[in-house]
Amino acid sequence: MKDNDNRSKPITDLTIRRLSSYLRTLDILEKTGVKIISSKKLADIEGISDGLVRKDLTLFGSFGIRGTGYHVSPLKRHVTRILGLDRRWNIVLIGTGETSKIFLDSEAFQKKNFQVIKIFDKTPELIGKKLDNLVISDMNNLENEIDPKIVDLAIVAVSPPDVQSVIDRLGKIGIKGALYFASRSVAVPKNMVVRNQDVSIELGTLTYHISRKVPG
Amino acid sequence: MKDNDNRSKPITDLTIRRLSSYLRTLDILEKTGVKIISSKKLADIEGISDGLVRKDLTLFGSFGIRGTGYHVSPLKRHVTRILGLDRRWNIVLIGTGETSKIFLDSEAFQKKNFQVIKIFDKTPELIGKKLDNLVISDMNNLENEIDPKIVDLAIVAVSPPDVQSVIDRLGKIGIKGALYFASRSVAVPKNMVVRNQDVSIELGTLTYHISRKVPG
DNA sequence: TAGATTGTTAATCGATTAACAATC
DNA sequence: TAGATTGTTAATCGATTAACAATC
Repeated sequence: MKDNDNRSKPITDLTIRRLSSYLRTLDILEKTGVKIISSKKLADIEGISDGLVRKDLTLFGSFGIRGTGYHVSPLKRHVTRILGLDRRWNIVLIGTGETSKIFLDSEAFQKKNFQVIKIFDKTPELIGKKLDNLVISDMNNLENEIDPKIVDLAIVAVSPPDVQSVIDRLGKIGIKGALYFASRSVAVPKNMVVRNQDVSIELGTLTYHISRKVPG
Repeated sequence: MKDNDNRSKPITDLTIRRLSSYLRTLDILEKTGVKIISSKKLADIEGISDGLVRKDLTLFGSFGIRGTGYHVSPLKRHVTRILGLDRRWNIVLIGTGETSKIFLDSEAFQKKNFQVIKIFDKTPELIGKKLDNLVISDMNNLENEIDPKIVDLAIVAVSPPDVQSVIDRLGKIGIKGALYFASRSVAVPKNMVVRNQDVSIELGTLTYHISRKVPG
């Protein structure tokens, strides 16, 4: 069966995050030589119900074989395509701190067709220096040096006070998406998708739950 | 009014994550000299509805003043306490890669009473060396060197294939919580809270949404 | 007091699960 | 064929919003 069109279907970020998680699992399964997997087995790995796995997948098409399960490699290709990861993504990196460096040599970057094509920093001493074979540009020239027709995503690794203005400027020149790490909220410009990854949020959920578990 | 007891109340991670987010906002507001904030203003900063802010907070008590709003500092203290962040947390760090280093000098660590008290690695050449004033211990000795009465949380910064066994061993010795960064799912041991922070999941949501926005 | 904003309930909306017919 | 597992619908469960009385 062809992919379903997904007009007016309720596809939320919860689904998309799970699909991303299925993808990393499928990747491991494929590498381990697993050819076929049932929704039940995949669900067990993910720690969710089998029905939810099937529900997520059928929002985008019928990828399974009744009585058998899902072929790992084709399913991986389908999910890759659904997430838009079947093409190259051009990235700009803003800020050159430790976070950026992790990014540059992270697995996510290497294997997913993410290509850093420009790096910016505001520190005068760093501008002109090289990082990852790219000359660091002046953050003041963001607007001149970023072409939204070429750049797809921005990784914003600047300090909390600088995040909002950077996001605003990126939005203004037409960059569609950004991921930032600072521990703060930001107002999201129209037509932009912004995500935040903040370790303090995760730590907060851990400390909350552990505090309750061990009363006293 | 006293805090509500929260037996049999439906407090989920969605609420806890928002509370963590409120906390970082309150922290900034306090530093900026804001004394009082309404649920509406806080909600606007967070990008959610004012009713939801009030709902989240009233699950734990009545912290506001009708007609006025919430005093920033007291509310910050309340949320800090709700999340269990009003005490010191002893952490072990497992793995000494780039990710760990970020952690060690991250803001989340400094300001939140998180104290790294032990560091482990499996690489023979690193064992005995120092990192952040702590001697790196042999990962093989995890069981002998970690006292679950002293250690509250583990930061697991090891490679994907090693994550599961490390988590399992931590669970077995009675560590209550762990945060790991590898791009994979793990089976969570009984009585343990485990969180994963994986940049590839965030990137997946970004690429998905941007792919849809710009059809073609 | 009048205006503002909380705390809270009921209504709505959305997500997950249960269950099973379809079918490999 | 019999057994297994998908795809899908209806039922349930949970989260958010709307709305307003309480009250500062």
